[in-house]
Amino acid sequence: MAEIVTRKEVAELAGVSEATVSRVFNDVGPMKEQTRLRVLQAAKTLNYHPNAIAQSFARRRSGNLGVVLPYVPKVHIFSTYYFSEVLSGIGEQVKASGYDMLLKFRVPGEESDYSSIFRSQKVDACVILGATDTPSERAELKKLEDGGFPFCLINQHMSGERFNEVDADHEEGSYRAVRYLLDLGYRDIAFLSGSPEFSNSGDRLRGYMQAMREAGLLPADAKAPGDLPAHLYYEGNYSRTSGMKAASAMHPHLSRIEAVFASNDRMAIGLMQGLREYGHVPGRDYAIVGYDDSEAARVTDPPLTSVAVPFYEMGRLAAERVLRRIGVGNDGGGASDSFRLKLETKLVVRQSCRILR
Amino acid sequence: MAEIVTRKEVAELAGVSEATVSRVFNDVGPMKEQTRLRVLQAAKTLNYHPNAIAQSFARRRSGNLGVVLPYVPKVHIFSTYYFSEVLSGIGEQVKASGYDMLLKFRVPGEESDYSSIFRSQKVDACVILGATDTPSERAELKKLEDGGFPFCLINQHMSGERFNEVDADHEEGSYRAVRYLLDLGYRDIAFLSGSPEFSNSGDRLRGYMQAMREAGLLPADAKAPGDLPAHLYYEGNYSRTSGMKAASAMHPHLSRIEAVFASNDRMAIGLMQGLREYGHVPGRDYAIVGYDDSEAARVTDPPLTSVAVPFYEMGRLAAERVLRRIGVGNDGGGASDSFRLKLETKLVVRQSCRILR
DNA sequence: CAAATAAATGTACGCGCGTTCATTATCTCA
DNA sequence: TGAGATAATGAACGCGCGTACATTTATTTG
Repeated sequence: MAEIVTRKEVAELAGVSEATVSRVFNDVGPMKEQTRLRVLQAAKTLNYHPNAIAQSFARRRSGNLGVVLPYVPKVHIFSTYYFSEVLSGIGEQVKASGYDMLLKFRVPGEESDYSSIFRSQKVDACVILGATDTPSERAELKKLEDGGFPFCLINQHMSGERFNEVDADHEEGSYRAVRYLLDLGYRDIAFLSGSPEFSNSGDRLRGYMQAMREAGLLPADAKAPGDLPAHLYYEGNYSRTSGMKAASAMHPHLSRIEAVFASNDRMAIGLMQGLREYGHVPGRDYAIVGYDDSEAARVTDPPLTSVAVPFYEMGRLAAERVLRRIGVGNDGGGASDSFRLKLETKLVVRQSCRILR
Repeated sequence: MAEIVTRKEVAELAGVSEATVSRVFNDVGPMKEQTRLRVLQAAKTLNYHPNAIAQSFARRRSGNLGVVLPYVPKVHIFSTYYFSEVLSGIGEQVKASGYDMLLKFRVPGEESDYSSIFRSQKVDACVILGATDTPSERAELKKLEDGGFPFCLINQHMSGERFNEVDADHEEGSYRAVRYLLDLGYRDIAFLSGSPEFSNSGDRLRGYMQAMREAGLLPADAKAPGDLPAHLYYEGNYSRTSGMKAASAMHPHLSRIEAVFASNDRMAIGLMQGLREYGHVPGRDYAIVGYDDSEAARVTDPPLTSVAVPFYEMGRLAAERVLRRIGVGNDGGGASDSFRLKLETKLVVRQSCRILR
């Protein structure tokens, strides 16, 4: 192993005190340019680099942004596209802010999961992906908040709380997707939902129902899945397989379904594959719109019309805002100045809906 | 902020010395069960959790595994199947080993990039993804090795060096893919290569050429790309777009091309899209095999025959082996006991090659 | 039962750095 | 030129923990 060079040795070689070396490297206080150069020269000679751990220790700040991910097997299930993009965005911002990025995979059974992340002091703030709206998770997050730990949820809203959140406007996005189908003249539009424990699953449902209500296709008071005809509502878990399963459920009713709005691309793709086995061809026998505008949407046959979500930007923003909160503490106000950002989505039209009729 | 509870307060409450508290939490030395319980009880009462940074500092070990990722401007690198899978594998192992995972994005211009990662002492070992075989990178890696820092390359071989590596047998995988095409009766098989700065691009080329030589379709001494007919060799950079570009180059020669072996799925998909615009339909007008067996291979039309690579396992193994090396140092032998793992690939047959002829 | 041994716990130090406070060198202006 | 202001530097401490070593207490042995 390379011997560890400390500031002490640098100080000796430069003929100054350790404090001065520290000052040079932290650029604090006034100092003679000559001294500065002498120290830097000595440091270079000895190949000195400050020990980041010791710095963290002395500063009582780790310099790490934690990124909490659902536990590994789950990541495979979720659209990796989503995580990839968000992670890239966070990575970009983290680098710009001079932080490092510490990945934490959530462990299903572990109770005090979130809190322990902070108590160990290994991260100064964190961004949480794939949180679910369950009582236990809510409780955990509340503990974090009470502890004054800066954190931010991505793509998940906890109604009634004042957590920091960066989300996309999935309700609007879904509304527009369905409106698009309606404007094309479709009436019998089915909805393929994702897992209900994510807030944005509900967002999509609401957007869908609003569009359908406005078109007079649903009663004005229709709100819950139960309020719509059974043959128009299907539920999956965002995986491609669950989309294929939905195909079996949907198949008997296809004579009464003209179009489908799927809650993400992977389910849409699974559904298309599944229905194809029954001889139903997307873009010919039915129209379909996906969600996420993942890469996969570009390579299906026909290419899938989908709702683009600015995942990268969401990750970047979440990191930026939560890092900004480090140190300020929550002394005078706590969550009073929490932020909740909601980014715009965009419908990307491809060929999966153009049917000659 | 929650006040920080230290072992001192725990010691006081439990009526023992600080050292004893330490022992309880590190499970070292013999101790009375009664004392142990008393300490744990006190810790629980005070909600004490050891400060990970302080531990790292005292132990002179960070408890972090660094994961170095390439920085690709504008390209969201995570968006690829490869990185997602490898990262998941690393994440799995890292958790099992009680480590944390620190992500580092390489910065193009930064010279002492690799070394600085270790000098800051923020990671105890690291896994390097997307390394390229260039003189400057080699030099950097050599410095790491000389410093005795444990690191491991994934999916990249540096011939002539004794770096730790976890790779897949891409030569064998490519050989088998091309053999598969040959066995189906194809003779005019084109090769779409990826960027040459990755060793496994060369691996694929070698596998391809060996199969072609064995089939008597190339001279026995054909080795370099220049040794094969120009209309059979194309080069991209692993992106879908580069595959589409290859389509333009390939198109004029299609009458003399029966099949294509593409170096990854994304290029294969781009190529299929591009050729389709010229009216050439994969699986009908030509056969095609991709590489990686990514999710996208399952959703193309026709589904893409591809070579599956155990990326997840590669990540897991790399992490496991490199973590095992922490602390052992390289005192007696240095890289003499370096490891080089080469995992098996597997051809996954789908419909992109069955042409009626 | 005393001596030898083992178990259990306490004392004390240092890890490398940031930082406060004290001290010394340098400058400003009358 | 000398007093006061300011710039520049040094001395010293503590961050929270692991651990070597010293000390005390319990157990075994002859």
